[in-house]
Amino acid sequence: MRIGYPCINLSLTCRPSRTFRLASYSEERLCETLANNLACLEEIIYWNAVHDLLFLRITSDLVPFGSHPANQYPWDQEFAPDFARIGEQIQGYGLRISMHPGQYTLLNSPRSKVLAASLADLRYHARVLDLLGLDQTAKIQIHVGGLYGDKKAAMARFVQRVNNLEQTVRDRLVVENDERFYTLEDALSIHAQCGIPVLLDTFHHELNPDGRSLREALAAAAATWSQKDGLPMVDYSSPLPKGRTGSHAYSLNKAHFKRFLKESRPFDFDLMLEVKNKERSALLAAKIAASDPRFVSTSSLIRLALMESREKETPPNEE
DNA sequence: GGCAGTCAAGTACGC
DNA sequence: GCGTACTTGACTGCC
Repeated sequence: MRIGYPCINLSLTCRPSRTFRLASYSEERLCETLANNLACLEEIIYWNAVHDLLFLRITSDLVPFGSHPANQYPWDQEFAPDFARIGEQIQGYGLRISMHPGQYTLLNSPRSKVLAASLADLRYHARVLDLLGLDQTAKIQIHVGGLYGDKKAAMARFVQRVNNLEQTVRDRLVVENDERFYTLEDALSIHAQCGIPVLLDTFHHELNPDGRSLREALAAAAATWSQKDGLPMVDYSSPLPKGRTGSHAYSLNKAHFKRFLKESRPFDFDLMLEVKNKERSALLAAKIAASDPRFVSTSSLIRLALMESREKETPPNEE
């Protein structure tokens, strides 16, 4: 179990998601912003490795207008060495990476323009992960999308479009249950039809349940991940004391998190904490999880890597 | 420097 | 048919 947080590190002064208005777009501005965003991502990765937070969601805003037609600059070629260097660090430290396109990326939209923009956005996300040199365990998580007045048809459209995706994108795609329209059961049904793994969001599962207990939900979602997909990913958020449904809590609720750790045994997964104060709660969660045998810290990963390399060097015992 | 309006983008829902 | 929530921070123009 690696623990992580999404996109931004509030303890650092830099941001990896700086952007600008379309009206002020220029290639110069793009290059300058992207260079700064990449430098900040590098800082975050180092910070995470030092602090035992080995799961990171990379912001979709890393490349300003990354999938927008306005951006015709070959950023993927020009910045390829920077991406490659950062990717080596990610792998060296043993970090797991995910990305999560936003609410406007809708693979099941009946509108061709929306679909085209969504496909471009998924390709952009996959391009980032490819440039980082990450394998198929680095995932892009999306929701099913809208209902469009006919849920069955909307789900069928999602499946059909996943099946039509090029392999490089499809290999990275995972589907997540949402808090309003599509339950875990719906996501599992999609998995059965097109094979992409299911990412369980425990908070959404509480708000939009399908009758499964947490353990049953973890078991069902975990069964959709193959070895090449890596350990299942799970999104977790503490509930709001008296808040609006769906929005994330400001900070980690210790008692709730301890209960979650206990109830989620023996399942192992990489855990994304969707909490507004980001790495501060993730640090607290890592501290709480430190005594859990599933928890993976930087040092133990390095130990594991050393043991593996030693095993390769040492001839196997003769039997 | 601080504030408020606005931002590339979609969908659902209440009125 | 329109405004707003979702979720969200931060860019930008104005004072």
